[in-house]
Amino acid sequence: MAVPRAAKTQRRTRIQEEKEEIILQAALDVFSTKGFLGSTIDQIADVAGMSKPNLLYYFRTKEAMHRVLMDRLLANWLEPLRAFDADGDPREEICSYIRRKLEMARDFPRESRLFANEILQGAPNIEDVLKGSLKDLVDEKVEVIRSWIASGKLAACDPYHLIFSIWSTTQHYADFDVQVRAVLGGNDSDDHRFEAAAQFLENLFVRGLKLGG
Amino acid sequence: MAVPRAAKTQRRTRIQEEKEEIILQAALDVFSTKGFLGSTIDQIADVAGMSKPNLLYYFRTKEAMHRVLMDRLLANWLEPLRAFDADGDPREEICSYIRRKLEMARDFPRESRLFANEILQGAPNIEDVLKGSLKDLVDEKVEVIRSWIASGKLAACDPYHLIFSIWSTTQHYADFDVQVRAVLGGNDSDDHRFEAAAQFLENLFVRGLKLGG
DNA sequence: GTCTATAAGGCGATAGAC
DNA sequence: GTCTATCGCCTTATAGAC
Repeated sequence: MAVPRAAKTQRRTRIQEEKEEIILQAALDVFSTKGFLGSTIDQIADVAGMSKPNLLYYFRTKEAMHRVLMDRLLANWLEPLRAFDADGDPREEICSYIRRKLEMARDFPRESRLFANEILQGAPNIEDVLKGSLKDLVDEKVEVIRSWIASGKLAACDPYHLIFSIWSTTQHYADFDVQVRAVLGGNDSDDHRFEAAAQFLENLFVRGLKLGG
Repeated sequence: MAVPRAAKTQRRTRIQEEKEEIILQAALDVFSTKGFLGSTIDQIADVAGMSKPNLLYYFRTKEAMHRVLMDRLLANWLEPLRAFDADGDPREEICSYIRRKLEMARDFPRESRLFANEILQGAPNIEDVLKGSLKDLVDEKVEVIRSWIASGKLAACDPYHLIFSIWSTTQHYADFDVQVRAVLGGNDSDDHRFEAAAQFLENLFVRGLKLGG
C-alpha cells in the first residue's frame, strides 16, 4: 500500500484522492467560517466523517490542509481578471467581469470567505503573492483601462479604485452573506438576489463610467 | 478600594476606567486582526502591558471584553446611515454618506475589521441585531431612496443593493487594507489613497445614479 | 491591585495495536 | 488505513501570597 506522505513521487490512488478531497472540502467549510486560527482539526475531522488521527494520516498538519486550499484558491481567484481583454469592448469586458465575479461569490462563497479571512488577518502567508503576481496582473489591467480612457471609451477615473470597487461590491455578497440575508429578509430567493445585484451593479458601472453601448 | 466585579452599582474610579480603556484598546487590536477565536488573553495582556491575571481582574473572561467592544461598535456603526436625511438633497446626502463611511474606514479600521470578522464568521452573537434594528433602519432609508426615485431625483434602482454597494466599497479600504496597499505599492500615502478613493466613488455614484447637481 | 503558581481542559500531533 | 491511547503544549481561569 502506498503511503501518501512517503510516496511523493508515486501516483496517488483514486481512493486516496477521493479521501483527500473529502478532507479538503471539510477543511474549507471550517476554515472559511472560523478562520485558520479559530478552526480545530477535530471540527474538520468531524465534518469529514473520520477520526482525527485518520485525517492526520492524509494531512500531517493543519497548515498542510490550509496551504493546499490557499494554493488552489490563488490559482483560480484571478482568472476573471486575467480574462479582461484589451481588444474587447470596454462595456462588454467590464460587465462580464462583474458578472463572473458575482457568479463566483454565488457559487464559491467559501473560497471567497477563505480569502477574506486571510486578508483580514494581515495576509501572513500570501503577502508576497499580493505584492507580486497580483500586483503585476492589476498593473497590467490598469494599463488596459488607461488606454480605454485615453481613447475616450471610458470616463476618466482612477483604474486602481475602479478595480477595488468591483472586487468589493461583488465579494460582499459572499463575505457578508449573513448581513445581506438579514437585511433583505427571508423572502428573497438566491436567484432573485443574484439577479438584482447583477442588474444594479451593471447599471451603476455602465453609467458611472460612461460606458457607451 | 472598590473592586469592579463586586461593585456593579458603584461608580468606577477614573483610574479603573483608564485601565479598562487600555485593555479594551489592546483587545480591539488583537480581536480585529486575529478574530475572537484566534485571539488569546496572553496576547491582549501583552499589548496592554500587564500580566494575564491582572487583566482578568478587570474583565473576568475573554467574552466580556468582546461583548463590550461589540456593544460600543454597534452603537456607533450605524450613525452615518442614521444621518441620512429624507429632506436633504439626494446628491448631497449620498456623497456625504460615502465620505463619512470612508472616514470611518480610515480612522477606525480596527472597528471595521472587528465587524467584518463577526459577519464573516456567521455573526453568531449579533444575528438578532442584524435582523432587528439594522434591518429596520435600512428599511426606513430604503423608503427615503424610493421617494427620491419616485420624484425623479435619482435613477431607478434597487435601494437595498445601493446601500450594500456603498457599504462594501467604503469598508473595503479598512477590511482589505493589506491588499489595497500591496496593489498600490508603497509610494501611495494614506491621505492620497483616501482622497483618490473618495473622488472615484463620488463620481461613480453621482453618475451611476444620475444624481444631478 | 498585582503578582506567582497552578488547576483544568482543549488542542496538535504521535505511538503503536490491529 | 484506521483505531485507541496518550504525550506535551497552550490557553482559560482561579487561588492565594504580598
